Amino acid sequence: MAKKVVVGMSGGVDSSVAAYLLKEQGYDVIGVTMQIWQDEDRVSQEENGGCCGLSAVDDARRVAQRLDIPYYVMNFKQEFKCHVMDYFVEEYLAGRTPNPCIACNRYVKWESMLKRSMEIGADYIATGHYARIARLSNGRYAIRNSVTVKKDQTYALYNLTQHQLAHTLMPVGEYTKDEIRKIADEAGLPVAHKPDSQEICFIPDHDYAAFIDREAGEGVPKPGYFVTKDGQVLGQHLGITHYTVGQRKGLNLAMGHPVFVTQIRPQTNEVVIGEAEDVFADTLYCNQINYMGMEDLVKPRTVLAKIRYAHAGEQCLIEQVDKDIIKCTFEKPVRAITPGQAVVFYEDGYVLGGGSIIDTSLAEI
RNA sequence: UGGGCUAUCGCCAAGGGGUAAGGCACAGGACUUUGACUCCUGCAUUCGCUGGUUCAAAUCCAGCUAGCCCAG
Repeated sequence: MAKKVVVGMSGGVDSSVAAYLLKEQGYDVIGVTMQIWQDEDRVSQEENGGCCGLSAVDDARRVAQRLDIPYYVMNFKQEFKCHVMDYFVEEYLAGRTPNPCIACNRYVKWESMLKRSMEIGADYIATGHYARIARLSNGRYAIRNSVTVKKDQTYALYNLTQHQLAHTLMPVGEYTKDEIRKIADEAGLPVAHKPDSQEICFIPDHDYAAFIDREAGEGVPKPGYFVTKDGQVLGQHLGITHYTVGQRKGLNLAMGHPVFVTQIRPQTNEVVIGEAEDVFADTLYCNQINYMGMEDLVKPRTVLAKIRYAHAGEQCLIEQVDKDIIKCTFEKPVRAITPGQAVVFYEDGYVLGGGSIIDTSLAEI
């Protein structure tokens, strides 16, 4: 009997082709769209494709019809609110910069969707990510780089568990974006030319600071001062939630040359400003470690580390310095190490694991 | 109140008789399943005000106004 797989369909090209490919491969495919933040009456508006766009359900349903597979909508609004939106707001309030996509993947797309899928008898869940899953010689599962460097999405998947990986298929990772669009075209999928997704899906107007204001209300940090690292006041900022490390635009600081945010100090409500070179550092500490390709880190090893999505990566030495704290020392300074962002470790194109960046030093915690 | 200096885009700043550089900031776009970075484009019909000289003035002259620095 064919293995049963639930495909998370966003209505975009990638997940539509994923469903198509799996069906071609002989799986018993079920299409599912996650309802995560949209209001029901707005679901079919706009043409904002990809990951979690507003037109998700309509397009996904059309594709499912075309492929002649069963199609359902699963409601994960509770989970999404709790693990993604609330997390997002709390991190900003604490002066950190969250990555909601990573949280969404781990806790919603996988944890919740996999659980519910298995409850209805599925063996796997599948997505349209540009990544592959491999089983290493040590028996562990690991996310592996997509065949395209151009469209690699492994960074956002570093936080998945072994159990989740063991029950996941990512057929799209074997192709390039162009090939995927071609396949969609040839299969007659009605979404072949939808634009890629972008920005934070639950903040369609892109104004994430205003979103935090609405969510947190009285709890939102008040305006404060821009200062140099020596304490000289340069001007007033709108509240620390408006800024992130490495940021240049929106500071409204006419210093004659570009200046950048080098640090956010929630304790004093200050945003520290410095020169372009001040935002480079060669050390970071991270916690909330997820071990993927490697089972643990008993002795230091050299790996490739990415500190943000689309980062090319930099060689670094990683060593465990405390329970659940890893220190990374980069061979060359990297730009804008940002608390709250993830650092992901790679070796030979496989994700070894990763963590959440604490800071460039442990001095202040 | 005498004497001197300075007034050019939101900030800094070129230009010293021939028809307003540049940087920063800002805006829009590209890129992007996070925030950023980066890249592209745009951004003074006008040079504190009023007159004058000249074919032609931000540039020369006069007066006025404002600010700054000395003196008292």
